[in-house]
Amino acid sequence: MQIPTQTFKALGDPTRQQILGLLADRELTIAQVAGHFDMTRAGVKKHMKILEEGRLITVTPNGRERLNTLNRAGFSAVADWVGYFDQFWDDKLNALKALVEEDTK
Amino acid sequence: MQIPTQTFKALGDPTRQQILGLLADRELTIAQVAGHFDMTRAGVKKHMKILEEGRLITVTPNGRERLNTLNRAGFSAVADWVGYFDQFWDDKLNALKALVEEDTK
DNA sequence: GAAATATGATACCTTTTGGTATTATATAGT
DNA sequence: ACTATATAATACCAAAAGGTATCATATTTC
Repeated sequence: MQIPTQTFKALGDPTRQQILGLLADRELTIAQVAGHFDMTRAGVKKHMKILEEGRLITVTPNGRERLNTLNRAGFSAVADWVGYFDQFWDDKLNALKALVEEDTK
Repeated sequence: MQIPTQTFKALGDPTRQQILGLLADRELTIAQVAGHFDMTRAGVKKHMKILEEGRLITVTPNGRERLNTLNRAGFSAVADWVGYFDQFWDDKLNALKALVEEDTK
């Protein structure tokens, strides 16, 4: 199981979470995203880069602007990781159950 | 939907991921965890605190030692968040499908 | 009760991160 | 071509994070 470290890092920041929320509605340019924050475009750009590295967004050039869109890859990576641990918890519970049954036999 | 920011932060670090891996096998004291790393106990302690804040572990005092155990709460919080976005993607796909059908009508 | 053990708390240092300011480059529109 | 627009790139700064060293506190154990 490979852990999506970059994705977790990207998700652990409220500003980036808000950006994802905006992009969930529709794809936006960096300038449009920056319009929603009290922050410079350059500052927003840094967050976008981290989101891209976490595979949570993709950037597609369109003339002189770049459209930022949600990318399912990062979300799926987290989902897969969670699924792995769900299995772990189930196994733990089964082990506990077996232990209890052994005890009361 | 509340986002488990502290949990994501805690997960975005390889050392902490390794610690979770150790605890998946069995509960350990801080000294035992530190034994697996080339790091001081105090350094490990800081990571444990962050893991606890992310509700990924619980600490139970036991005499002069403290046992660190995996806590399902943090994992479940991530699972819930993922579930929310799964729904989002499904909706997006449905919207796309509806759009295509409208087009070809 | 004294020594050893397990941990907690604090001060301190270095690196990374979040942010601004500034300058440069590519594309659009006239 | 010239100007305005959208972004990229770099240098720089303050704050937070990762880590060590040191000292204090609680609990066994003899």
